[in-house]
Amino acid sequence: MRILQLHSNYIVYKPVEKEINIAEDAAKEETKVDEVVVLFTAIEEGDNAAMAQKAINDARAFLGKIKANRILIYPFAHLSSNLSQPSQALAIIKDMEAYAKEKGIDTFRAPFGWNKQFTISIKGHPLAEQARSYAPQAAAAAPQEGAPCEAKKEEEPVSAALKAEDTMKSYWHILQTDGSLVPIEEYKFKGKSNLQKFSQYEIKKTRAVTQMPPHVPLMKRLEIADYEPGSDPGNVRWYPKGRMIKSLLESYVSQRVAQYGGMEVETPIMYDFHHPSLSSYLNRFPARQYVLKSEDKELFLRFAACFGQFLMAHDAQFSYKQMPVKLYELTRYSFRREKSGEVVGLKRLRAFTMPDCHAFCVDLEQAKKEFNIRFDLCISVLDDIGLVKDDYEIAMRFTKDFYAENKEFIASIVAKFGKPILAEVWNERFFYFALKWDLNFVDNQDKAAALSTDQIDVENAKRYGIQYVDEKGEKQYPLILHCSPSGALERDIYALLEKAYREQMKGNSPMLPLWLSPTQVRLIPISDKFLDKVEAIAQQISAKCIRVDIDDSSATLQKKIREAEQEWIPYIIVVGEKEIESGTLSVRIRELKGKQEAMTAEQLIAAVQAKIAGKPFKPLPLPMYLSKRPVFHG
RNA sequence: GCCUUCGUAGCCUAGCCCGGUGGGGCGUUACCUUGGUAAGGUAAUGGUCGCGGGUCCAAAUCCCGCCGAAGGCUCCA
Repeated sequence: MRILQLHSNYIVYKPVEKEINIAEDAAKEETKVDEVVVLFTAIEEGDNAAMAQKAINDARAFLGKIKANRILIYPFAHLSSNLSQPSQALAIIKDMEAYAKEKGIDTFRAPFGWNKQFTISIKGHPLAEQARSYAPQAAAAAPQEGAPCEAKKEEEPVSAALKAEDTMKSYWHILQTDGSLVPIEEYKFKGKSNLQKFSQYEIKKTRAVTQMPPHVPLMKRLEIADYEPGSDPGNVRWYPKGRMIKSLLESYVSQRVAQYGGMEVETPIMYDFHHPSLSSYLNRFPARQYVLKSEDKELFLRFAACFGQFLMAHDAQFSYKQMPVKLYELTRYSFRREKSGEVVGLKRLRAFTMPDCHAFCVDLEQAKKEFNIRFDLCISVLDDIGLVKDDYEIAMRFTKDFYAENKEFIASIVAKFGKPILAEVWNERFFYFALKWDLNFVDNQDKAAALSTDQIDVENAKRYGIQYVDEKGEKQYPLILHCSPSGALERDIYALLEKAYREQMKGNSPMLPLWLSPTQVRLIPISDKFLDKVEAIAQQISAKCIRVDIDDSSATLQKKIREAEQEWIPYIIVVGEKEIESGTLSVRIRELKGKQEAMTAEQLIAAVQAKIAGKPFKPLPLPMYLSKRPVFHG
């Protein structure tokens, strides 16, 4: 059974013609029902009375939520390609009607078996349109989270939703490293528990424990970021340490994209709601936008870099000789007005920073080649950020046909990755991309969050009028690759904190990668007497682009060490008479669970430099002396 | 948007069920302590108990409304 449920201001319908001989009797007159939840209903093979009751119960629950009590059961065959016998369908429709009346719902019903015409006015609120399916193997559409810019086909809302029902049915498989597809029910997840968790999350949306995600108290305690009650939910404040971490990530990802050949640009963060290229599908999703009014204009805040880059590419002139043309922007910020209940810590924000790199390619061959290069780029960037293959799972999404025609290509990517991945297969292409992959971090609550992603867009060049000149001097539409090599940077920090927490649970010392640690080396003088000498050591180390600070507070030595450990500082050095006289430092190394090793300042510098080679550097974001620092979080 | 839970000092939190002077810890400040690898001592500081209304002799506590937050649901272009 399939039901499209629409909360409507009104519906007017009129039976036009009998379509089947068992059609019910009805007058060919208009009927108008106001303030009603319309249930367009298709009865499928195998449906029964129990299902009818279930459907009505769900509708009742919905009525409760929206504080309404009127439904119209509207037989609507076009929702399914697997309809039951008409006689049976009519019986079930009548069951639904009788049960609904029994439950005290103000129930209307449109006649069965007629070709009807109707006009409907749908309420704009977020819950107004819902589709439900009671087929035994009903599968929901996958979330398209993390995608840089998703646009749907421009069609009437109702028919688009119906089409979605038809074509968006997902078939889930595990794509093995040899390129073969195994239906998910048949796959043995032995030893691949993260993949299993991720698959569960994608398919069933199972929600496990009720608990605050561990990274939230961590981001506060480490003075990285915090909620900002004075803003909108999901717009966070960044303390000096967090700002430095984020800034390093920004520099690093931009540097890697530049090396890859991306040309960095900057585009506006707000766009005209009524621009012809943009307005067509935005109107359908006003609830997700930040909208602002400026004089007589309506503007929306971008949710990805696509708009600016596409408008720029539209006006640019380029030929196959320059392609692939790669544009890059670090969006600070992208805005998505996620529902208040969906915003969580650094995992899901309303304003976030996302690197977004588009490559305009001449054809599928070139796109595939580029896709491959960018796949390696993504994996490598995340690896340097501190997230490795054990930390995430990959999903790839494509149509049956695309798989059939590009099997070797897809197989080569999985083989390169070296781990099985989740595959979502559609019968028909519904989204604008032909192929998409996304990389998903699995957190301590067994929830997944998309980081890197890339996709081959086959539609937007036309939509935005982006053209290149081919060998014959003719204009052609390019394919567009959309890639975010790291995903949202806030989300990378979320993943790093969640990973650190997991390490802690395993009994290891949680920490951030050395190049991202706000303080890399902490010096603790045993007494004020040594402050001058300690500062000399600090100058020596910091001259080599290493972030070093000095705990000159009046706390005891033990307490200073404890506090340094709680700040996850990688190297802690107590300096007293022994060290100053011998020149040998006793370095407490966090990575080795606090083991102390003797080394000179030069040796320490060399060791740190070796570990952070190739990474950007920012100086200490706070005063070197701890006594000069304000406390940002109790 | 719905449901649930929660709003007490910069931070964490007790007290609320069963109404009667709001308690502790961290931090901060001062003084003592200058200590050799995960919490030294003493004192001071800091509260429209989220906001508004009601009940009551009396409200942090009970009732109603509102605001905010978190989690869940739904949703996620």
